[in-house]
Amino acid sequence: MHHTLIGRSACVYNYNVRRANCKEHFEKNGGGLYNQTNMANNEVTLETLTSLAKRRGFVFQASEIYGGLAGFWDYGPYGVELVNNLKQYWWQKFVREQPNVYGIDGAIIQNTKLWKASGHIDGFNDPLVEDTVTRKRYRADHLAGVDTNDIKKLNELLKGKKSPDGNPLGEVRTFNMMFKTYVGALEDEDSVVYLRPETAGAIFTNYELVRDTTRSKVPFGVAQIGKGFRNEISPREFLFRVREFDMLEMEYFTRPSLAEADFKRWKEFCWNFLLEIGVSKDKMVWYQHKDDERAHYAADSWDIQYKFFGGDPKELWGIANRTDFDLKAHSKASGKDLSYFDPESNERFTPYVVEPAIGLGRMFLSVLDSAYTEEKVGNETRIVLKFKPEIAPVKVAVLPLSKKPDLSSLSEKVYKEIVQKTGWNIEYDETQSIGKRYRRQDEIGTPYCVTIDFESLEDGQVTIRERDSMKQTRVAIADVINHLKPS
RNA sequence: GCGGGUGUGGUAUAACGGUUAUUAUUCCAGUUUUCCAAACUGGCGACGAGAGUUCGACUCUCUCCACCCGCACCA
Repeated sequence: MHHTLIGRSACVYNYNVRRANCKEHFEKNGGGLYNQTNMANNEVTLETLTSLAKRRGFVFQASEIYGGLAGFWDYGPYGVELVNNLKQYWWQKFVREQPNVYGIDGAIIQNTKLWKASGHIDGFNDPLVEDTVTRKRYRADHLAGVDTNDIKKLNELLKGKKSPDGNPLGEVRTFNMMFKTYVGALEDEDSVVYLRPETAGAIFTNYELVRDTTRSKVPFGVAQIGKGFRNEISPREFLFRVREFDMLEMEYFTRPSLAEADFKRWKEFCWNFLLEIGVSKDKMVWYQHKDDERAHYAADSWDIQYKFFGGDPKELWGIANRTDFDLKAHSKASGKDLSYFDPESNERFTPYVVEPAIGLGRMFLSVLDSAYTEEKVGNETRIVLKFKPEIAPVKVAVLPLSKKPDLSSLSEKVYKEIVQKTGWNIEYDETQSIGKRYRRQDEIGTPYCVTIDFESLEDGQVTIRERDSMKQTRVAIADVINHLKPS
């Protein structure tokens, strides 16, 4: 035949020789795997990605059957696998592989004093008034020329006053970014608590306990993965701006004199981490915050931005030099001295903090966006999520060529063997044609398919099909796992 | 929170104030020794929610909800 053979196994060859209609099918479809695979497109729109995410069980709208709830999303079966792999990979790199970084898992609700000391209660409770004509918003305390969050007082002070455009003002309202709830039976002012707006709080309050129990010296780091909550005014753009989200965050406590060098080191580290999990380098850029853009605690702040959906770069990973702001604030508010005595230099100082913090949803989106690929195979287009094998939600799919009982039972054995020896999330699929099943796995980014055919019953060999190259290799069943290890 | 746009099976869509709501695809079952979304047969599955107008509303009106875009917000 005149076909170019690409990674064609002996098995495939035999089939084609034996079955003429199989060959016809390939030709009708433009040659199938006999043709070169051409890159068609790897730019993806928000619409394409959201519908793929829903269609294949990565992300669903929260409470969908009740009409949803703005700013909240649920991860589906494949989404949670991907998300767990990302968390695990982050934990491996930021905690386990770092000799002086330790993990904690803090409570979501903390003593309200913590948020007062950290500046979040003042920083999050902006009293705003609206110009009733232009609809522009102003800080009520700024217009009134006072420093207070007291709504009653501000309303009195602003009575009869006009906006800078000369229009009447509306009522003063507080725009509170923190979710409020109550602890205990009584819902009064004293029982008010907040869902944490960032995870770092618990790290600062546990800073001395961690240092003590791990017998650490500065510099050392404390890392945490957990939920944070922000009552965003308008959640937007799928998972990009949401009201409940996981944060992956580390506070690296260091000497003030080393802060700049450590800051630089962790910046590099984060950048490389993203490359390792498959985020496209050509869609990543650095951005340094300007003076007026920085958070109240930060001395220097850089973002790794990502060009989501082919658009303008937006924040993906923030790395901030928080200086000694937090430890000093908590020292003052709690009355506990959080300074550190350095036995080497015989100096006492309050450590500086370098903080790399990334939202899981944004990491998830950037990985999905980077992995999304459309390729021409013959006349058809296949959608492939080219996840790195380490983070792919499904590592292997076991596919019997037909539903015949003897093939099924052998395939189930292979399935059990792989899942029990590796602990991977793998899948078994015997419905519809083999080509369709390859497409299904391509679409969720499974790096390997193991196909069991009728010859496997005789020679004890199976076919391993690779996602990216579509290459097929024939190997002995006993040897399969060795061929599946992420290269 | 303001302004604009959009809501029909899982996904993508068509039409209409009036029979059983169109089509494709996905999905499921079956046939086929089925290796890259083959074919054939059969099947499940939808008008975002609530009010109102009307003999009758997926269609018209109102309210709400969600999503997208622009502002504002993003400590």
